[in-house]
Amino acid sequence: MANGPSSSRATIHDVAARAGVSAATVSKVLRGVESVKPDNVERVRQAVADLNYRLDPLAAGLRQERRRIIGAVVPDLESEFFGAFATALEQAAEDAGYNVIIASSRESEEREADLVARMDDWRVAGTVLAPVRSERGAGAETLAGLGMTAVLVDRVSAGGAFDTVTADNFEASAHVAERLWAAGHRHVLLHGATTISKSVRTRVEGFTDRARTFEPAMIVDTLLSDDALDEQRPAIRAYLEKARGARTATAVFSLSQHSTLLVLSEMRRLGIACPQDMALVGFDDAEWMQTTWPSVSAVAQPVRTMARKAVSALLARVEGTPEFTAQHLEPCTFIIRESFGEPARQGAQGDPPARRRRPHT
Amino acid sequence: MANGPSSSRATIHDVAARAGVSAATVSKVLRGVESVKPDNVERVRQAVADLNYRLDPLAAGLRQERRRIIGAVVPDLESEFFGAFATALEQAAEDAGYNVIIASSRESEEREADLVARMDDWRVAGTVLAPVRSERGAGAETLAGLGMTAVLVDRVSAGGAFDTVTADNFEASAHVAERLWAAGHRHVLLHGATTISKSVRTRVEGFTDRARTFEPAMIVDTLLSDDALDEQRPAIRAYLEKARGARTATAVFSLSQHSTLLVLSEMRRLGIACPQDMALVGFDDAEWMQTTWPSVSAVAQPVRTMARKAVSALLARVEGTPEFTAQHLEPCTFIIRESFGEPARQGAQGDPPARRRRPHT
DNA sequence: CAGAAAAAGTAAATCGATTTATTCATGTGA
DNA sequence: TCACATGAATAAATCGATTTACTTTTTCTG
Repeated sequence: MANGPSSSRATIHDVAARAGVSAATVSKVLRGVESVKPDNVERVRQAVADLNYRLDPLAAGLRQERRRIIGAVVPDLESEFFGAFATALEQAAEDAGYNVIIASSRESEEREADLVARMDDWRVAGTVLAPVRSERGAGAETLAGLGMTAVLVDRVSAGGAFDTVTADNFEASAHVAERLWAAGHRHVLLHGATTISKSVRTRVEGFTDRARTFEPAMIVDTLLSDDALDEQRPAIRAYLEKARGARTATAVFSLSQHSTLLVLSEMRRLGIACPQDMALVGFDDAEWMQTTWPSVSAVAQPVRTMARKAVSALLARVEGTPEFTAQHLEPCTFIIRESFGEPARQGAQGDPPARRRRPHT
Repeated sequence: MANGPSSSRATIHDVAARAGVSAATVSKVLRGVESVKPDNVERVRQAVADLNYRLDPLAAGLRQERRRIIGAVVPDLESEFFGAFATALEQAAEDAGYNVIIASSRESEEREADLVARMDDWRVAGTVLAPVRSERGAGAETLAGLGMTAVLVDRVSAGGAFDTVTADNFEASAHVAERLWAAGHRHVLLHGATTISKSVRTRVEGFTDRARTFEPAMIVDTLLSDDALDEQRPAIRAYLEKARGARTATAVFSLSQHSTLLVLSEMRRLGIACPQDMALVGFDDAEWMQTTWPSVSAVAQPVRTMARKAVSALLARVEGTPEFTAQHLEPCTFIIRESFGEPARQGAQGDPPARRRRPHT
């Protein structure tokens, strides 16, 4: 019951025999090569249908230098962001006639390097790597060492040896600074749940950079840690407790989804009213953020666009060799929800909270 | 810059030449076959290291009947549940020395069948299918038609032609009914965002089945729909509005994560106090449920266990042929959070709300 | 120590496609 | 009509491993 019904599958030779042509001709028809007489094309088609023939993509790839496979390595598959990214990547690659092999490095650089090498073993045509750390991490190093064709995505900064696709973390964060300033916030806490991620670092830079341009300069506290999530709670709690009613931050900009979850839960635990006592804006939107209380204002990244661009940049390199590396910076969207409000303690002067999306570039 | 450094990779013949043995011997060493003299093993090892040789898994698999690949088809990759499932699956398979190819059917049965056939093209050793619908869906049909080795997971019921691994949806839902009853709820609404999923149907059955055993029988309303998520809001709103203060349900049991999100957001929009006016329990736990207000009580599924069992059941079938199909039912965990409370309108008699996990079997 | 049995090693076939080099018609121009 | 280009088809080589069938070497046994 678990074994094949008609023993073994038909091969290209079976098809050739039935169509009365050679295997080479069948191969041509299968790959849509022009130089086959219409008559023969038709007979091959018929034989394929009769025998229920399906090409073995692995055998097909063996002879070719590069196989029609794209490798994808992402830091995790459990987050909405990379889940959506992987889905979009799969779709884009299939549209181009490629298969995708998705693997999760589980936030381990060592595993990342191993997976990249494994992709090379599979002789993939190209690899999309969303590194754990940055374009200098173990995975990228392996890519370079093996001379692989690749595109780096998400936690990278422009300018390296590879094509890159990233959300415009810098500008989006700067925009958040502006919006908070306009809403009357003069003192903001930046919280990040990791420091190794290049994106998180860029977000800090974008925010502080813009914060410095205000008159008077916005005060920016930062609370960055690489500890396990639960171990970060005390520090957040301590900060928020100190902040209560005192002359400190009136808003938090959380630099990742996990960070947002952490900050929000500690606010609720301490009974801090959001946004009255403390506003909250998160980087990276998630479905649940619409439903929390308060609903969370967040920067949404253009995941699908990024995935599409990654594939097209990769294929451009696979199918030809562009002279220069391309660096794609995709604009984000700022979503205003309840947690984005004016500070109660100081005069307000910004936009009133509202529910809408607006691109900011 | 994008091309290989040392032209082409070493093949098994290069290794053989350098070690002064035949390719067959190298192959034996690589696969850990015993009958090779220690001396030769050592020389092969050395040659492999010297040449930086890595085996091509595709070429290796070509000659074999079944390749060391496991195919996995899941309905989506964007949800926490299947993301975690895919991750755990990958881990378990790799521990057994198999590669995994993950693909998302994007909740389409047509695509599901196509992906299954594609897995067969890849000559996978076995396939783990988490169907869109059930064990009778298009994917399972294709699996059977092609005589593939497979294990069905999640949205299936026991008893079909394939091995299955599922959460014990029936018992877990019955347990929720019991807990709600014990807490004083006499009238509950079941909300599901889809009807085609076998799991959701089983959850309804488990709940209503147990609800009938109470004295007097618990009143169970159901609101099931296959509409797009946003189109379901009006119906929920209408129900909740009617329920307000009136003699209707005092609790909602939402049958999926999406459903929970939907119900919770409509409750908040209408200003319904949870759990005082209306308690909420969801099936399928998510990280964000800790952070909402109120935090959401939920049934947590043992994802990792399910993934591990799926792989071991599959490999048992790949590497031998068990006589009977095995049906695994994994117990769930009921997590009590704020949204699980006693009804305000009637006398209470159950457990006080508390934060803890307890297995229920 | 011869001879048989067991162990170790290898040349060659194989897997299922693609690609190359070659053959075989057919058409064209001088 | 011959030489030559062109178009279509194919036999055979190839990709990089595994597996088979056979040979050689080693180890026992009487």
